[in-house]
Amino acid sequence: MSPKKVSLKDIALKAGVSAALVSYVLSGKGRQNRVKKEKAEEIQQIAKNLNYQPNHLAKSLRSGKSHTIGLVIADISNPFFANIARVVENQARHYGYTVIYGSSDEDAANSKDLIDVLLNRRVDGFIILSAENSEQQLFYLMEQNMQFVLLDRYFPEIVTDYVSTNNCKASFDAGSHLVKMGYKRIGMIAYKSNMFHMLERMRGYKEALETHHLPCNELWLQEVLFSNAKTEVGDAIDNMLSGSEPVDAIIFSTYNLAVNGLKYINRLGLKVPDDIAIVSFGQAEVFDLYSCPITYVMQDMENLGKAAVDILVKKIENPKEAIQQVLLDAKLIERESSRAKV
Amino acid sequence: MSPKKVSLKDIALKAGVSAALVSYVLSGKGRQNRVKKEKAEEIQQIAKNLNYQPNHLAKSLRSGKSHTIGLVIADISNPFFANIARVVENQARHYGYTVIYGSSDEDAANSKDLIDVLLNRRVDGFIILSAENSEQQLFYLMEQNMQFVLLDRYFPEIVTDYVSTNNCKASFDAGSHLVKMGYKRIGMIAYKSNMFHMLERMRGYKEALETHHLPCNELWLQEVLFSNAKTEVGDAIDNMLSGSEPVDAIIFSTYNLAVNGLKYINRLGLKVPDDIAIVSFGQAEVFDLYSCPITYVMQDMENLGKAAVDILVKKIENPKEAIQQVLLDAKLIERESSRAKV
DNA sequence: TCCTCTTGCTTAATCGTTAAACTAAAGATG
DNA sequence: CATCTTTAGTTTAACGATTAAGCAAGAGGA
Repeated sequence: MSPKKVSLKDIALKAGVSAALVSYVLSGKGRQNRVKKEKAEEIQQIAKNLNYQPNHLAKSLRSGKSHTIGLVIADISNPFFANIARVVENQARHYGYTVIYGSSDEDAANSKDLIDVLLNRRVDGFIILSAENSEQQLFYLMEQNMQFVLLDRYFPEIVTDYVSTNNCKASFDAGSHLVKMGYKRIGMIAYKSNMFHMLERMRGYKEALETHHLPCNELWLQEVLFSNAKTEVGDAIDNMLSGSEPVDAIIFSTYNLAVNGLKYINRLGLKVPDDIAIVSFGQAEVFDLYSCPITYVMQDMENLGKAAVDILVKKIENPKEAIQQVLLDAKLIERESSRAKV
Repeated sequence: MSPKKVSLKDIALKAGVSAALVSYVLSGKGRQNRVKKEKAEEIQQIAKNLNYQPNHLAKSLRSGKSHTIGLVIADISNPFFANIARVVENQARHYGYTVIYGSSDEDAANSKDLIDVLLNRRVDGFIILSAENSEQQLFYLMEQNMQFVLLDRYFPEIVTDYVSTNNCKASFDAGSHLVKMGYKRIGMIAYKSNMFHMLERMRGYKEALETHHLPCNELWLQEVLFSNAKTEVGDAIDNMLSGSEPVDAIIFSTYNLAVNGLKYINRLGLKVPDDIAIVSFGQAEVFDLYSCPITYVMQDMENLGKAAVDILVKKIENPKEAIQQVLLDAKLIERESSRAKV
């Protein structure tokens, strides 16, 4: 009852030749006319008739190449990661690679387990959207000479390939845009994290304020815990609005923060942008359909994903390829939520 | 430079025993195979020291079981599918299975290619969210005695395992809810499709109108092409609002239709629910954050995904398992967008 | 002393594919 | 005619793990 599949041997038997010959023919390696044309055609015909499907496992075992990429992300159900996954999938298929993904939930231990599973499955390389405190895993991969490319998040002190967004600049642009639009008390909500991309977003924000000679109140930069974002975002907004200098604009540094933040802003009955202007990182339908279209930082997902796959495949096929570190510019999509202050 | 990995042989060499013995010990079959306790412990120690990671490819080749599930979906970047994927991933991992997914873009040819790739990779079974006109692929899989479970979409005339939502009932409930709330001219926008889940949603809608003795104008049930949804949804809404009996409520039969529809409704400057009430299938942050929270049909993603994996794994482990066809009830989440008509 | 059991391990085959090395025969060359 | 080339294959081994079967040595019993 189990699916019995056609192997090279079956074809060889039917054609009255050795399995090796069939392999040569079917892999297009007629090895400089070492196989007679008629025989080759006969073999191909038989293979077609029997609906031969090569066993990828055997191929991989033999060749040491699985043509598989491991994709480690935080959570596939988050639209940012899902979009990345889609681009990675397409680009990988373009090179004949298959993707196995796994969600780490931003947890280093999960991420470690995941990497181990994927290693056992003999992926040829990894594309990793790192979780916090997961540097050890990268060293571990390096020890084993396993290829990987970091995507979206990277560690500046670790010398490796990566593709990411210029988060500092993106954040700076977001801040500058708000300044230009006449907002004077600009806040940011970020995750409490030592991840570089998050630090960069904060840095860009601060630099924007400094550059434009705006004050920066301590209360305006709020950091919340990832694990408790839902409630802490509310508190953060309360803090920003309290005191003598309530913010008139908020930059959300991730999609999730924005979603939770906007929900809370709705609950408070605040009007965007009249009561408070908004700019957010991330992108999703929400930003189009919110009562007032949200200005957002659009990362170049398409090229982020593509570049990561391109670099990884090159590295897999030639491990001596030079290290590539790519920073792509994000684009600020200006909408109603940050229109000029009246 | 290529990642050289530790194999059973390496351990055997170091321990001065045969590879077979190492295999017995590490697979926990030392007892049965009369391996001396001290030797077993020594071998385990060496394996740990060398950081031995079994080669899954070799295991699979030998055993004929890859412990891998192929997940065929339309598009991972669509939140519905991404959520399903997440649940499937978790549940599969729980059973020690890995998921390889691929996006078909609702296209039968893509879906066929995908299935072939996954077959070559020797997945043990499939979870398939079928594309239109992809019945042939299912017969193909059946011919090969390959296990699969249909998820979300199924073909009533094909006798196989499936897990889906009771779409007719869900749609009926959505319609009845609108009736109860006082709406009299209720329309639906669906995809022009012969997929059963879509037909069921239309059937439920019609039955709701009939049951409640409401008229059903031909213009009120609009079908649009998937490939051209963006523009056709607009036309559909125009049609529904034109004529002597414009609708006062719309049921969107998928998330995508709702997103495009709501964008168009915004462009028209219509107010939800005063000008037009809305109920939608699908679920996502959008529905919370739209200017007026959207009433939606919440499918039981968690149990849909879990049940599909449960059934598939059982089938893989015992192909004679009886066929299971599961229909889960959806839940209507009532919000502002369909509040009682004034 | 001979026979059987048990213990503790090894050998060899297998999964499907591929690459290198080998062979056998025909044809070309001097 | 002897030798080299080319053609068209075959054989073998290997990738790494598993497992049925085999074997040697010692224990125990009659």
